[in-house]
Amino acid sequence: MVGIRQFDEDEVIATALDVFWRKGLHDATMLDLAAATGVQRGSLYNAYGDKEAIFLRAFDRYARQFLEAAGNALSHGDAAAGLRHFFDMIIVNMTDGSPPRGCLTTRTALDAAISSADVRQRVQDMLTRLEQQIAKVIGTAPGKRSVADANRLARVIVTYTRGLAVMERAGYTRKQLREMATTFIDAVVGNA
Amino acid sequence: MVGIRQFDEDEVIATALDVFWRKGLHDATMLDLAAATGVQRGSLYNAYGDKEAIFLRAFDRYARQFLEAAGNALSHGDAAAGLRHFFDMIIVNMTDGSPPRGCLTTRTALDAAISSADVRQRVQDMLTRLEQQIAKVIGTAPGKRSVADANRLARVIVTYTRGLAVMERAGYTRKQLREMATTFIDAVVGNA
DNA sequence: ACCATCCTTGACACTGTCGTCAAGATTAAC
DNA sequence: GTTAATCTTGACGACAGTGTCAAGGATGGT
Repeated sequence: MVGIRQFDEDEVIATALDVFWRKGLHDATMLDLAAATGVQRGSLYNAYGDKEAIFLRAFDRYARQFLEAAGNALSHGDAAAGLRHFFDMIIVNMTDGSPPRGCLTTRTALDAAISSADVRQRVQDMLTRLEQQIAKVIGTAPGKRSVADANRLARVIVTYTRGLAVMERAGYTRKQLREMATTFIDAVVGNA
Repeated sequence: MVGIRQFDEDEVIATALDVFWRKGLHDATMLDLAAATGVQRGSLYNAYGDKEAIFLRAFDRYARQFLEAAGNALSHGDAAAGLRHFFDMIIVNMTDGSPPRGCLTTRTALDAAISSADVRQRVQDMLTRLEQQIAKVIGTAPGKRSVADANRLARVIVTYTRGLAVMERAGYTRKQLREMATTFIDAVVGNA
C-alpha cells in the first residue's frame, strides 16, 4: 500500500529503542532499523529525517520508562530498602537480553565526543533527574543528613550506577554486579 | 628514504596511544594514525597488520603507565590518604587535554560488543590488576577487615572509578568529579 | 469523478574507510 | 659491486553507510 503511513509510530520507536539499546546510536544503522521495524529506509528518512531524530525519540521513551521504574523501585520501604530495589532494577535492566544489552545511557554518554549537543543534553537530563529522585528518597531518611549531603550522596549513587554499567560491559555477571551493589549500599548507606 | 624502517616504534605507539585515547579504538582511523605519527598508512599496515594490533600495543603501554601511577598514588600515606591520591590521579588523568580525553579503558569497555576477544581481555586484565592493587592497600589498613571484605571493597572502588569516567563523559568538570570522589571516600572508607 | 496530497519504493551518487599490491628505492651482507 | 631483503609510496578495488530523489500509487476531500 502507498499513500498513507503504513506503520504505527509508537511501535517503530519501541523497536528502534531495542535496536539502539543493543547496538548503540553509533553502531546501529538505518538498515538495522529498517530490518527490525519492517519499514523501508526511505520511509524512515521521510518520516523522521535522520537516524539521530529517531534516536532522540527512542531515548525519550527509554528515559521515561527508566525514570518511572526507578521511582517505583526507590519507593519500596525505607531509603535503604528503596536503594536495594533500585539497584536490583538497574542490574536486571542492563543484564537483560542475550547477549546482555547493557545500559543505553552509559553507552550514549561514552559517545559524547561524536554526538550532537541534543544527544548530550538528553544524557545529562537523564542523569540529573535520576539524581533528584534519589536525593529525594535519601533526604527523607531518618538520619540527620543535611540537604546538601543528600544531594552529594545522590550524585555518588548515580555515579556508582554508571560504574556498574561499565563493569557489565567488562564482562561481570548479574550475580557479581549484585554483590558489588550490595557491598556498596552497605558501605555507603547501611551505616547511616 | 626507503628500505629500512623510517620511524621509531616506541614513538609511533606513544602517538597512537594519544590518538586512541582521544578518539577511541572504533573512531580512530588508520588515516588519523598516519597523520599523527607521520607514517603512511601502508607502512603502518606493513609494520603492524591492522588497526587492532596497533591498539593492543598502545593499550599495553597505557595499562603499564596507568597501573604504575596507580601504585604510586596508592602508596602515599595510609589507606585513606592513598585512595585520595589515587582518585586525584585518575581524575586528572581523564580530564586532561582539551577537550578532555576521558578514560581509555572505560571507552574501550563500552565498545565490548564490537571488540575482539583480545581487546576485551586487556580491559578485564586491567581492571583485575587495579582491583588487586587496591585490595592490597586496603587490606593493610588497621581496621578489622577480612581479606574477603577488602576484595569486595576494592571491586566497589574500581567500579566507582568507572562511574567517574562515565560522568566525565557526561560533562561533569574536574572540580565536580573531585567532590564526588571525596564524598565517596568519606562515605566508604573514611569511617572504616 | 477528479485532484491534490502524501507515503512508499528502489535506484543513485557520495563519502569514508579498509586492506592490498606492484613498483620503486635504499641498505646491509657478502 | 652485486644481490637479496624489506620498507615506503601511491594507487586501486571493495564495501558499508548515508542521504536524496523521481516515479508510482492509494487515499480523502471536494
